Amino acid sequence: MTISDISRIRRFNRAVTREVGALDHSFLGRGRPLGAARVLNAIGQGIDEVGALRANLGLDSGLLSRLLRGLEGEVLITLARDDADGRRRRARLTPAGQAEFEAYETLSDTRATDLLAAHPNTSALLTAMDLIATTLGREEIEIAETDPRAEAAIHCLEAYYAELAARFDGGFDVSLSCDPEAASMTAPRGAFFVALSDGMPLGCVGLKGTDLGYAEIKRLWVAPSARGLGLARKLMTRAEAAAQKLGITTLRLDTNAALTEAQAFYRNSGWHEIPRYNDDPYPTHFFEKAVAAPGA
Amino acid sequence: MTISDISRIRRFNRAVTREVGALDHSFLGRGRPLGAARVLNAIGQGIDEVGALRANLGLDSGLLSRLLRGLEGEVLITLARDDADGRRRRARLTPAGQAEFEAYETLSDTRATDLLAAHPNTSALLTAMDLIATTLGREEIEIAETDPRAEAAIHCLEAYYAELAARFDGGFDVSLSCDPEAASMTAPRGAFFVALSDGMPLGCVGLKGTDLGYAEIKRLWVAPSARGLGLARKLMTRAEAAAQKLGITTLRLDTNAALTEAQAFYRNSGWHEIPRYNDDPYPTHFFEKAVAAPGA
DNA sequence: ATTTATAGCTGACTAAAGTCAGGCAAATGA
DNA sequence: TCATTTGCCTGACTTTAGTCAGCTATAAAT
Repeated sequence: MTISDISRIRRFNRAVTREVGALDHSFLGRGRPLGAARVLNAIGQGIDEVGALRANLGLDSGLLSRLLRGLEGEVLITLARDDADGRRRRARLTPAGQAEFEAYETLSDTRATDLLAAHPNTSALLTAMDLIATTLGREEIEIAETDPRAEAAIHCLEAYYAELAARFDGGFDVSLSCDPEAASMTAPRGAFFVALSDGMPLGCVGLKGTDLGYAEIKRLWVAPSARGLGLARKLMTRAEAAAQKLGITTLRLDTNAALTEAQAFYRNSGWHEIPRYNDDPYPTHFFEKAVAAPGA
Repeated sequence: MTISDISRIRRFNRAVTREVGALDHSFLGRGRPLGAARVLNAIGQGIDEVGALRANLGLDSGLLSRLLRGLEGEVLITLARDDADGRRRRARLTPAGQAEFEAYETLSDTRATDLLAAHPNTSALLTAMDLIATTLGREEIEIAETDPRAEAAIHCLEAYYAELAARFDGGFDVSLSCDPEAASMTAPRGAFFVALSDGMPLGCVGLKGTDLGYAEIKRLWVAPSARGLGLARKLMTRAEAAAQKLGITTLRLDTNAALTEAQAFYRNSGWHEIPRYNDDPYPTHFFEKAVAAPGA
């Protein structure tokens, strides 16, 4: 092969290094050094505690302090002591600071829009970006408990339904399926989890409580860009731990033969096949797993 | 849609900004400031003229001069006057400089290898990187005349044959086709061009001279990651200009019905269909175009 | 043979980033 | 309650990056 894998990655590195440099340069156009701009942006993103800013930007305490003083001097931010802990201080944007923050946002968005317009196949470009961002950020994927009606959860569920529709021979219509009520997947009856990578939902799983002596695992899904990173297992582990806490001892789930990789996953993570236990038209295979008691 | 296109791009930006920062940081681990490391790397890549370094790294003359002095002090490089132009100076790595350069290369390669290992679908990751690097670098794609036996040309041709094999119903075997001899696609009989983006070949076209009163356009191909950027037209324009220079007045080409987008492209760029003019088994459609005389 | 332009260098600066020791006030823990 | 820790700050630095005017040598143009 004439073009090695590594040389392709390094070409990518050069391209994005140039791009990052160009964005930094465009930020300088607002007459503020990069350090100050970064702090302002972080505050705009909602990172308001001084300590969190320090951690997030990797700045020395003294340096950050001076940058904050500078932004205060420009009347872009105000700092106030935290009510709960008087040592801590919280930064807030003033109206002028908000305007300035938005100006930086606009610079970023304009670059992003230009990039989108540059390629005829927008969807392929975005998919490529998602894949790379997910791969680069794989260490920082967190699993958060959330309401199944929250935005991130709905995003996952819609993607999940769309995928089922594409993969099932006769399509998929949620309304024909036993769509679990949200209440059955929230405390104290059940739980719902999403995997988040820098804010983007990449996967979900629901634990649905029932009155039938078992709970069900529902809506286990991982985004295509994140498959192979072991996310399904992480989500499942979280759901099982939640079940344990709720005193649930038996878990069940159903799946369709078309989802071959899902079946393989269940079989090699402690589930065993059982007879049909519901009359949902979509599933073809049914599994059960015993959950150890909390103290065991 | 809950996740906007722009937010996806910005997540990508954050991910690569972090990655670029991490790579810079790992470079600092060799005890040399980034500026000096960059200069050393550029010299290692073969950029040896001081002026070229300045242009390439975007450095001020004075600053670069000082950085070069520093590297000379570390005995990593030597500077000697250019034989052809005594004002110019050329940098060369000493053995110690070569070793140091290679240490930086290893750092880069290790990161690249780790990244590759991080994702189960290596080929998808690389394809995504190619697409993004090409999109980001779209302004700097250059079209270079080259020998059809050169590495970049062969890379394109192999990809072209592989694509034909995949798209033609009965596959494609070069040896059954009229594979033009390299000599017919080099001066003074013809020409061969490749499109290069930061060293990666993204497309090609051959101008094949014949003794039959016309020349042929052969092997017009654009990499999937670069389609939609107008590269085919650029390549064709270059080939036509080369034909003009060689005094060729009539161009012909053949194509297969399976390549629908190619046919559309020929029709809307001045070509008209003519009867079959050869007995190659693969083509189904034949085109001709008149080239204006040089002086016209 | 001059004049002019070019390539690179040096000196003298400034701005930005980063480091580190110490200080103070609030919170925490024995 | 009092020592200790924590969170943030200030002062006093250094290093890195970057700018700019002017210098010298070579080369090119007239």
